[in-house]
Amino acid sequence: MQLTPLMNDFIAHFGEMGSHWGINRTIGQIYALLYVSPKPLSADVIAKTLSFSRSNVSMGIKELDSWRLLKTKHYPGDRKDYFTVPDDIWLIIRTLFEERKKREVDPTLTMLRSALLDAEAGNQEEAQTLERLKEMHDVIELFDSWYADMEKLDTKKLLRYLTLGSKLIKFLDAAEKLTFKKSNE
Amino acid sequence: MQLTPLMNDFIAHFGEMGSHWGINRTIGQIYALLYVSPKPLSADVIAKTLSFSRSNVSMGIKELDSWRLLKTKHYPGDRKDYFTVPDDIWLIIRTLFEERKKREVDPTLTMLRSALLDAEAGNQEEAQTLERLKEMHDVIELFDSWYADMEKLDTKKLLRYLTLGSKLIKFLDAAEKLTFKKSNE
DNA sequence: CTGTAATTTCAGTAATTACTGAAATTACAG
DNA sequence: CTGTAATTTCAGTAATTACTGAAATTACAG
Repeated sequence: MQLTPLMNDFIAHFGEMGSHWGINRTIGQIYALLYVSPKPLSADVIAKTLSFSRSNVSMGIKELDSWRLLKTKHYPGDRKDYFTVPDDIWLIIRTLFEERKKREVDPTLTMLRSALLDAEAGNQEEAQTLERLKEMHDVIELFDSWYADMEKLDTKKLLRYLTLGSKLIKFLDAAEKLTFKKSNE
Repeated sequence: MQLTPLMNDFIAHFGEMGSHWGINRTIGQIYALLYVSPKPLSADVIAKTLSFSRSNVSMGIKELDSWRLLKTKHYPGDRKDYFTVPDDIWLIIRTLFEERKKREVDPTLTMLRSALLDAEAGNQEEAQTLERLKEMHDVIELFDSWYADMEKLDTKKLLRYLTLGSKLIKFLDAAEKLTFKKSNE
């Protein structure tokens, strides 16, 4: 596939960015390529376009697949696999968040929970440590349940929630004041 | 410093987790140690406790410092630096988010903006690519401005916002329906 | 079923990143 | 100011991760 300079920049940027996330250059670039590509690409074409070895592309695809970020397509009479990205960017975002949560937040929460359960504060020092862990646990749990709440919203509502942002809190404040006033009348 | 088994597990977990984030084992462990330590620790003590070389600790501290996640303390008559973590976990969380945004989101947004600005769609293919980039730009920008909104809230309000979660949307829906009804009376 | 194209695995190697110890620099008690 | 403790830098090396090419496996057109 022939890349335009625009595509090239975009792909390069995601390669760089990949290393900031836990992901490697190859995987970032493959995803960026598939994201801008107007049609599904075979592993061979990906390898040629990005000058990676065929096996490297295979491993990258496997990894992206384990993140559920890829769609596979087949054409009749052609035994190659063709790959795309979901058309709906919101679906991509949702999957990304879900997977990151699963890999990064959940294990930490589990660890904190079992630590808090196991440990009986024997002494002063232990009690202080437990206090710190409890604090972290509670914050993460709060985000976790907020996120579970968000996940339930359909895209339209989620969009509304994000667009309104802190206005919702202001709105609630105003409503509360009103209620307070009324109950004082 | 003598570590209890509880501290040890916690520190080990953050070491492992570090590699999932962009951060290395050393830095994760140093931060976990400082987080649970009841008092500020000198670089020497950190090195001894975690069995890292003194220079490795120095580099780790430098990195954590660039993330603004550390507080430095001095005692009169003692020329050593002592390090802690902010006591308020919400401050830690806020700083973490801010820095991650600065390092990961902002550059992507900048790249997308300039790409969209520069590129005049010459042909059909270019137009399609631009469309995809625009889509991504808009989503990221939405999150970005939502986040800017959240940042303004004090901890108490933020906590309320998170606790209420999607209930705010339900509340708004109800309010809208009410308004609609009223305007139809 | 069979032959072969396509894909994956995996051992070996290249490239990158993490870490150490010695040397240089900084910073502060006296 | 000075001496020295504390910190940082940096070149060298160890450890880890990324990538390749060949071999093995899979999967499907005919």
